[in-house]
Amino acid sequence: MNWVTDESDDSDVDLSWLQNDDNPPLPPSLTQAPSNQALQDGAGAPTSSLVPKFLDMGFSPKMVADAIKKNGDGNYESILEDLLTYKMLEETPLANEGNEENTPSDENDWGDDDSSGIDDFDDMDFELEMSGQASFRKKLRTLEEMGFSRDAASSAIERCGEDVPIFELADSIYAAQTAEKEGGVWEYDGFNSDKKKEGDKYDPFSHNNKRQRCDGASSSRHRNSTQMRERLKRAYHQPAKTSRRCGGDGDAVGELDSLNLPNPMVGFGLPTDPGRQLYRDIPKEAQGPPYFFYENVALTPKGVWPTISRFLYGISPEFVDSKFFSAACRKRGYIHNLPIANRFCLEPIPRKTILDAFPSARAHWPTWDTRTQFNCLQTCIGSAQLTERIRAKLVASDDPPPPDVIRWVMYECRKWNLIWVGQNRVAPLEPDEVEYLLGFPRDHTRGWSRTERYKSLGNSFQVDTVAYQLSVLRDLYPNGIRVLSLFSGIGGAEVALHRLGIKMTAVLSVEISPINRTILRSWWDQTGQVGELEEVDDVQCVTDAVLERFIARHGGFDLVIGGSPCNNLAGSNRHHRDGLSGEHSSLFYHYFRILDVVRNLMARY
DNA sequence: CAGATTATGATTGAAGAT
DNA sequence: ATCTTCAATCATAATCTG
Repeated sequence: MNWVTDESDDSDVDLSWLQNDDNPPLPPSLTQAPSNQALQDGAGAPTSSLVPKFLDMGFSPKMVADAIKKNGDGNYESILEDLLTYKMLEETPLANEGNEENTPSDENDWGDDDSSGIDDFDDMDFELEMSGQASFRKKLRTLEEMGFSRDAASSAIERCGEDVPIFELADSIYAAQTAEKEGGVWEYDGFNSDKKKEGDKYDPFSHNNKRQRCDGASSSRHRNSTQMRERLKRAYHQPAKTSRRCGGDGDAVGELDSLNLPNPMVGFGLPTDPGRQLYRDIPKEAQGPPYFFYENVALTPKGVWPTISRFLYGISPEFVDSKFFSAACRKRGYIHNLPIANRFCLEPIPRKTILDAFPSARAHWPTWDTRTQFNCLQTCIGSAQLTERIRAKLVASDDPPPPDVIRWVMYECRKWNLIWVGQNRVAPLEPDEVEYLLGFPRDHTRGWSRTERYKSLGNSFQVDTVAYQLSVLRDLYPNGIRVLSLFSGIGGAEVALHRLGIKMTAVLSVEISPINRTILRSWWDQTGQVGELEEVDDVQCVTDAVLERFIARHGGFDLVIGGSPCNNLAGSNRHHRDGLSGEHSSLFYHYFRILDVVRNLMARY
């Protein structure tokens, strides 16, 4: 891919909005000290009417609402625990006002003990809530959790508005911070600014007038020398306004604005493709080792992949549909810094059509079902009631059913990935069939409930697809690799590496689901892995200290791999397809954060 | 065994690509 | 227009608890 530093283009690209301002004064409400008195007692209280009880205990309304929202309103103990935690945080004095960096030795840069904590300003909370501005505070808190100073966060929110997604607020702060040191910006011609579309609520270029501080290098340097600044500087690449070059002024924004998925979706090329791409340019600062590999769904809301790319050193995603590696489609984007020459496939090569993979279905397959491959394997399956409705309808129809019946049956079959299992009978794929299609060993998830297996499998990698991209590691690390596996799930990355014949000398695996951790641990033990598998339950617990300890023990990481939650990105989500700022998908930020810490620590070695 | 908790199955559109 | 999509929610069944 083409990378161009934006130097000759300064006159054409307005960078003024990138400049940092002079730490605008905080709104008075933000500077108030906490006024609540602590509340320590309360164990053993009943579970009914929780809200007034907690209010009586002295917790702020917002605090209580947050805790109940987080824990569900029946879980008294958890709510109380959170409330006490909030309260404790509230009483911790701010350690580094005016300097949002935590020291490298800080036990937890990002976790709950960050002193810029949760509810330092109850009065403001209440006031904002009453005035319908609770979102301001929520965003402020999130940004603080991401490590920004309160004033940087609040000024960003003021700048961009409260309705702006959290990642764009973060972008805005990054931009300001980046501009303090860097005059130029990266230009990446695969994406163009996803923020410029007319009608977007957020337009960073509209803030020029508020952010004019273009007095050269001497402005606002006093907060540059922190480690966090260094990270942020490298993390952020603002796409340039390439449209300006296309004649006129912005007339070409429309088509340049959207990200076009490759068709066919073959990434840098399939193993059988003689014309596949063998080399690409990786920004120097992103080159491995350590190598990294990030995965998520390809079909996200607009702007998500450009944002992910910006955070991951501006590397463009490799979009691959697993239908070229399996009998089921799976459109995914991968951002990695791996070499792409001399890739190879796992053996045996999976069967790529439904009937090749499941020959027994042929006897019952109607001629009018023209499917050759399954659609994306998801976390839920079709209901038995549906299959019965289909059967009843077909029984009541002629042999070649009328077109409208065919149309309906095919719609449901495609939607739920149904397979023919008898005369007029369809059924969802069995869990072990899903295991096969995804490249996992048979019975990999066996022993757990059907629902859990579908869920875990549906959230997983397609092993052959990922293995193809990881295969270059085999020759790079003949003696084995040390892996940081984030959002491990049931261990798709580990299975892929194992099947590639790459020895894992040490793995630090982060996975929130205890079932998935058990599945991975079980596989690890049963496949006779010689390396050490260390499991952590929450990415938020992966602190600098945890990473330093692992690196000191094992010498470092060779690969950081993971796919962050897609819940808020996936098209199937009816309720909360909120993009990267969503509750789960925002954990992507931890991938970026952890990767960056690892790269910094490794650079010292 | 009653109440509480957990597990399972059925139902619920829209965004974005083609 | 037509098609696809690593899902969340709720009611109910199943299981647990004391």
